[in-house]
Amino acid sequence: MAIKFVILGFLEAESLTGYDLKKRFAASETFHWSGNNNQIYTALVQLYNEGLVNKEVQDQESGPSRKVYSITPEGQTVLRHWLLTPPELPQLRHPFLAQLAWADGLTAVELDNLLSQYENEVYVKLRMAQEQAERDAQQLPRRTPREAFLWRQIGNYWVAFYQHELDWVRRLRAEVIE
Amino acid sequence: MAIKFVILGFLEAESLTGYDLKKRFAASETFHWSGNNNQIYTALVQLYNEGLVNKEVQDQESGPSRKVYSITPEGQTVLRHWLLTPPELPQLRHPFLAQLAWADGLTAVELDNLLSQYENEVYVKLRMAQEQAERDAQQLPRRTPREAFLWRQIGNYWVAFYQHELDWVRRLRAEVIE
DNA sequence: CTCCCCATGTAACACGTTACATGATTTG
DNA sequence: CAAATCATGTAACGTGTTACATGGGGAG
Repeated sequence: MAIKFVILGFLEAESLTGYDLKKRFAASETFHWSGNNNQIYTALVQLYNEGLVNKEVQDQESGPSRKVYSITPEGQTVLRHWLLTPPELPQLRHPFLAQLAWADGLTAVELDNLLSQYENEVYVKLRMAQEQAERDAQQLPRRTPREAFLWRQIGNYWVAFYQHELDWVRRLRAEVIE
Repeated sequence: MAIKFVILGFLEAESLTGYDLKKRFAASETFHWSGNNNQIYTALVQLYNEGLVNKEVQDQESGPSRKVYSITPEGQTVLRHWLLTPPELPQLRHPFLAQLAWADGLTAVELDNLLSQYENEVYVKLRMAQEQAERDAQQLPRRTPREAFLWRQIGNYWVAFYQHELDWVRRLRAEVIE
């Protein structure tokens, strides 16, 4: 489970609760686990059982007691080991391409409509990615300049991806009309 | 299950067996179900139960009897309906970005090594996508010129995607060294 | 003699999403 | 007064991957 390593990464910078992690995950597509309760909380239990994180329970007057997790030396070792692991290729799921593959069953107008809808959706996503990147850029100054650089590049990656997608669909739309 | 619609798409062009479909799926990332036995055979059973495909059983002297599936009029209606369905955004899983996010724990050499490995992997993938696109271009002349055009664009999409990825990592690698 | 192709299917597991469950405090 | 935030967790479901199981025929 890659999610475990990512949690260790977050915890190396600072101690966090499950809830904090949930927000971190939700904030970037890079950590695509969509702020998923289920996986985060069970991963934390497993990491704890494996001795890769410590848990500090803070009782509160109201609500469930907070559990603040921090990374252990073993956890740091495991994280470092993962960092040296051979990189995985990205996995792109593109159901719209599958739809296009059979779209010859549509009229010219229907097809243009479909492409236009897609173009709009991508445009919205691109804007969101741009705003996110700008927000991140404000918050940045991370631990080292190199780390800040890497995070900026990652943010830009998503902007570039959606920009590339937008260019692609616009070109396609223009050409299919002719 | 999107796989059902994709199967209907293949069957609209020609009648096929599960095994044939498996090969079709394996041939393109657009149909990302990786030539998956499990999902194809169960989807075919479901499509049959829903009356969207016909099944012609051909007994053979050796091996299991072939089952040739063809689309029914209801299947064609369902397929057409799916084609008009609002497009879905692509979903990109990029574990390497998560790895990079914490890569400040690595030395300059280790990081460059990691990026270099990734560059190579992407390069190989790009070449594969290019060869696939060329092979497809030969086979093409599909049912209509517009369909041939769409398939060419889909093939090019994958080439462009990996090219874009390669450019990104090369630029990153050059900049991180400075 | 081994490996690949044909051709069907099942089982187990891993991963991911959505919804359910609870309940106080703060913000609009 | 409603909604969001804080804070924990569980259950059900859907999707996707890998491995298992069988077995004949042909190519190298």
